[in-house]
Amino acid sequence: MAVTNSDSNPTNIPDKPSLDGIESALAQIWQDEGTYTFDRTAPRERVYSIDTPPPTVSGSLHMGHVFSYTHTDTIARYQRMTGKAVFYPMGWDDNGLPTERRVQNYFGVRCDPHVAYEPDFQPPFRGNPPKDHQPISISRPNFIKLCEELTHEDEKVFEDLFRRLGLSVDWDYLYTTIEDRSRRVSQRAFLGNLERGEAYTQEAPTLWDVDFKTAVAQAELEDRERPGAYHQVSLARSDGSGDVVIDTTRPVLLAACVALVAHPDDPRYQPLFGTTVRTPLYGVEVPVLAHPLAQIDKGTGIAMICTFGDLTDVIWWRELNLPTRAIIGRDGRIINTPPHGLDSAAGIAAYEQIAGLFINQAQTKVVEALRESGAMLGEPRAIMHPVKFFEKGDRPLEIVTSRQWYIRNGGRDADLRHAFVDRGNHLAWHPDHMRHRYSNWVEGLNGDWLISRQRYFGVPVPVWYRLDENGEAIHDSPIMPSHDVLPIDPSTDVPPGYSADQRHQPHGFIGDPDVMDTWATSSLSPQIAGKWEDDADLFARIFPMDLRPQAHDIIRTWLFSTVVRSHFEHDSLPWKNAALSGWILDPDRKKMSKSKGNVVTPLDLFEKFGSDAVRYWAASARPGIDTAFSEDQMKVGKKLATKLLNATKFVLSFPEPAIDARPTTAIDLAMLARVAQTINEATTAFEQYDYARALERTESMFWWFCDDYVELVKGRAYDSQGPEAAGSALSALRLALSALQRLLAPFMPFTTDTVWRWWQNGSVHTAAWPAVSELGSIGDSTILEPIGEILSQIRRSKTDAKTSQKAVVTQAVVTANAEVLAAFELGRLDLGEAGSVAHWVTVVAAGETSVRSTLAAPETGN
RNA sequence: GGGCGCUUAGCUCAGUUGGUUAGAGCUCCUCGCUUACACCGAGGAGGUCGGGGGUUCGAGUCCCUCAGCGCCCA
Repeated sequence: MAVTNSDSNPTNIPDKPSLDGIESALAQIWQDEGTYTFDRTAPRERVYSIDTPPPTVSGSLHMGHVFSYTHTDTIARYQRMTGKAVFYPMGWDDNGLPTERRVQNYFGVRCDPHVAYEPDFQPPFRGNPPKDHQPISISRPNFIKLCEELTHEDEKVFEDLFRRLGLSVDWDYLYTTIEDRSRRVSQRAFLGNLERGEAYTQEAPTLWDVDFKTAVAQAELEDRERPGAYHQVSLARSDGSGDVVIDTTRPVLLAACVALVAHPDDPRYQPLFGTTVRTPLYGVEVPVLAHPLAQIDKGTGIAMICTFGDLTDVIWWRELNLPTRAIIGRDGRIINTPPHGLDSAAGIAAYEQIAGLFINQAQTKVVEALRESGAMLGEPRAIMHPVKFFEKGDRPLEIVTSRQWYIRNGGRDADLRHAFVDRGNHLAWHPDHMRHRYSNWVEGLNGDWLISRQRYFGVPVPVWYRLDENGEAIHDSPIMPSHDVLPIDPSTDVPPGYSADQRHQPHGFIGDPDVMDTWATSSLSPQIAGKWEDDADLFARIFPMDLRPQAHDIIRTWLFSTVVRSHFEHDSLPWKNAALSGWILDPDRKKMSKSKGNVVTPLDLFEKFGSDAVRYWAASARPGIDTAFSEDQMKVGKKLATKLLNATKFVLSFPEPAIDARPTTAIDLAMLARVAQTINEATTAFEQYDYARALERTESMFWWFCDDYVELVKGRAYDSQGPEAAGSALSALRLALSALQRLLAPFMPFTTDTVWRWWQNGSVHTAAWPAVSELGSIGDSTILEPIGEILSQIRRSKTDAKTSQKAVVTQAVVTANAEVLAAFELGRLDLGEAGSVAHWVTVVAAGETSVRSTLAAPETGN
């Protein structure tokens, strides 16, 4: 990697340099030259590896992607220039619900694991099936094939956009989350968890989405404020000594009631503990119990426990050893048969009134019946209250009992939980305060990670179950495949020792019907990208990775689950650093949303301002800070790029300085001292992942260089003070230019590589990050401030006189202290030329520096 | 209810161990075609640093407190 190279060829420089269209040409050159190719022979200590977030390909790329991927790219480029072999892969997330829906709608098919695989299957449609088309059922392997076909086109578009943005990704390491390799990694890791006891299956109450008909994990929940109403219901005490009044928002669950509960310290209900009451309508006898989770000040202070109305019911049910009376089915309807314990004739008749109804309809019926029976007191009182939803769902979650797979995450084990908190403490967070989101989440876990989903598309849970003589599955000893046959699909593949015709037969087998949550695969992105399962040499060179960049809203999901998998599989953190990016906001400070219809596409902005200008806007945002979308910032970026083009052209338009020419003039050495300081500041900032500060320091230096330094030495560079003085200026200009181009390279890869190639060999992106040592001797930068002040005052006098900046100053009187005048003497000749000053007078005086300029009378005529 | 962050010029934001007169860009106004750049340059206007209190010789910066905004969690 050459630092500088005097192989300049000024004929490369166009007369009118332009930024138009540089992106596609350079992207091609980078591809051809392998500029970003990962050197897989590099030892681990020389590797910098990045666990790239794989974007969901069923959506579209928006400014949020441009924003955060640019941040990562500046880091990747900096690390590459410091000599690291940068492992920077890209992945496409084509696993999960959004892709499943797109494939269904596009091809007119539906995934059904019970259907046999057809090698030559062709879908009935490719795009726009008619509205009355009934989706045809196809096997999971066929469905995955169609997914790969459909997403392939989207992925090309994504790749083109990312290349246009100038991401320095090594595209040879591209992965997708549904491809064979990812499914293999996912299943292999799951089987490892299972063998070590970190994964287990259990029949338990589970949060359930009745529309998606799948279980949902704690991390996918969100609270939404919904209107509800308190209904006051009275329950007769079994001993006939009176009533107990409860408040409930869900009287529909009265048939599922298994107990009443109040706080143990509540004197109102202490006498009732241990007694029983009878539910209205259904006549079921239930105990009155004490539990500290009961809220004294909520409603009447006593609540009914139902199986299951909410998560607190589950805790009560578990801790108080209560029976189960489930009445809500997986389809969101009331189950047809009454629950155990509801066996009186009147109770059964009352239950038949609601059996088969949707929950809302049933609620209405129950309220009517309670009114008629007199058990309801007064009118319902409307309230707003938080209700748990699946983050992608439209109806409140219910809780049903089902068999699911879990991976331990510390939610039920304090020691393990502390181990995960500790992992988070050892991770370097950027910005640092994001670590609180992690510990906050981990410390608040109240159950293990539910990874099974009752969907058809995704990575199958890779186990089978033996069937007993009655054809019932034996769940506690699943049959596992050997690792060398992965990935498998238990819905079509046959377990070892069985034949295909034994499926569903007594003493035969069945496949696990479920797929794994997409996070169960995404949480293995380091293992997938690093080819853990089939290239151990590569994996050892890149793992644990150096950087996980991601958005802060998925700390609880993607980040945490990756830590969990790495902890179990490798007993280590998956990465050393986590960089959390902020959101893009509308100019009105709301989160940008597609629905508002005011979203500009990245491509339009690349066209309008150039990719480097868009990157400039992104890189100007502090790490982790939500940032307003701003075309103004892009304009500024474009100005910077244009300026770099012109400044380079100007510096290179001078004859090449002699080989032995070195900066000797005080001003030149002082300027180099500022360059040195900028290098140090930018380097420190990048080491702290603060790309924005690195840019700000460099940019500020660059504009000073153009506006003041170049103006000062321009005349001298034109040889006005003799060859030695010119040689000093010319060599200093080139040293500074080389450093500045490289300092800007992570931010403006297209512009910097364009100008770099005008006078250097190879790409700026494989050049060495600038070092202070390469500048040679540097001077005292403090002389620049007084010199700048004098220049500024001369300029002001001309502006005040409304005359041209090239107007001649016949005499300038500089009044300043001795120190300033000493600096002035060092810049006297250059100042004279830059300000067109014919004659200087200096006056020593304490106090502020002042310059009194006498302007030549404007020439008349001519 | 708990946690975290933010509040500095009309707008978007810097301000890193407390240290002269608080900075930049955009916008606005004035001027200038000057042989790198008019996709430019020179200059100007614009701020009680959210409110209050405290520590200190000195606070935008540290501490306390209040208010508003935002995010995460319960």
